[in-house]
Amino acid sequence: MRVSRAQAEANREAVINVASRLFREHGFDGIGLKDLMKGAGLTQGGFYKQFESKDDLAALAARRAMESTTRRWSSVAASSADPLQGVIELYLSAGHRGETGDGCPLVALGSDAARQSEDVRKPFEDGIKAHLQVLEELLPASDSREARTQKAEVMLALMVGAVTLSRIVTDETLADRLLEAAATEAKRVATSELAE
Amino acid sequence: MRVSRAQAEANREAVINVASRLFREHGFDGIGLKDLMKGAGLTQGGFYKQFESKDDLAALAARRAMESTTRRWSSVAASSADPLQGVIELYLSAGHRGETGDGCPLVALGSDAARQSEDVRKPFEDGIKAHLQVLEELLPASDSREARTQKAEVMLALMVGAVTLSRIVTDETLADRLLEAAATEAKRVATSELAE
DNA sequence: ATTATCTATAGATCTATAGATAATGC
DNA sequence: ATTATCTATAGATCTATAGATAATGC
Repeated sequence: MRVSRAQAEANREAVINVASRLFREHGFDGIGLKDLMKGAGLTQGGFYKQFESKDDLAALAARRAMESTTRRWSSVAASSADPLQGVIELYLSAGHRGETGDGCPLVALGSDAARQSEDVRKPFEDGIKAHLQVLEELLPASDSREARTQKAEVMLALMVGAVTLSRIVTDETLADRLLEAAATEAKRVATSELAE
Repeated sequence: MRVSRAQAEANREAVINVASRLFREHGFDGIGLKDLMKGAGLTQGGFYKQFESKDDLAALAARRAMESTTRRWSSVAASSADPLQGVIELYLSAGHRGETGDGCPLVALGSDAARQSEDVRKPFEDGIKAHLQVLEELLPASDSREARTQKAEVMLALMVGAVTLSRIVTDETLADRLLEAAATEAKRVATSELAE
């Protein structure tokens, strides 16, 4: 029954990874410890030897999810001829709209997050700041620091809102149009002269 | 114990109103039938004589919430010197950020909504279309129909995203800046020449 | 000997149903 | 007589804990 320390650590990581997906798919209240552990091939009983509480796991899973999507932004940017356009098109794609469990946690859990404990909201907040940072660094250096900060905030809010709305509606035409309109606007903001 | 038909109907309406608030505050999975009924001064047992299921109430409460906020947009627009600016400033205010239970259901329940049944998502979808309609009608007639549609979509996504993000973060400076940046941009979109 | 994970269970809570109660509505 | 609401409860599920089991690590 007992496994090696290395395996135990791997199991713990597996639970966090599974949770980061299952919480995004079902919400923090929509999935129980039994299924979270089962997703990693374990049973419920071992949970409290690995984690303090469900809230503890929620915080760890939220952090892992946010860090994973921040990393994806950086890697898409690094591999795109036009980095900002690459990030915008990835985020506002039908693929991202359909991939709840692997997509941006701000969309999958945004309204849930606002109701969570400080411990769970912190990783979301850090993730928001990290996402803003990535955007700011991709914006043209000709913009002032302040302009880039503001543009990044507008772009992130616009993109999170658009994917959120597109996931709610069943009218596919509307869903596509929301993503398209947001993409056009995000690109415009990215390349515009100082708005203010 | 029995009450008049008129009172029974009033009770039903009260439960829907209470639910529209409590679901926004706690999420669909975060509040039980007992507390929903208690909020209207009733006990849990009568629930299924009034509603088919919790999902049924969720759909009714979502519709009521969406209709209430659509109505608020119209009324703010009607009473503002600059209607679009009035709507934008109301939506992107610290007050709206703090009023989860009475505020926009797209923010309070946006990511929850995407996981719900068709019956519950429908009122959200109808509400999204109604909100877009209000914005379109407030946009300058000099814009083409298509331009107004696109602008409305951008504005709604931007505003929903900004309030959602502002509710997650505990850093008040960032929360305020997100709302402020979105407001500036929303006004710019509203008054801009055709973007495309 | 220690400990990672298991089975089993406590105690609370959830949705939904059954039947009792008491006031309305005919 | 009908029926809106009540109390009570079924059966499932939830988080969390207790103690058993069996493999690791000293």
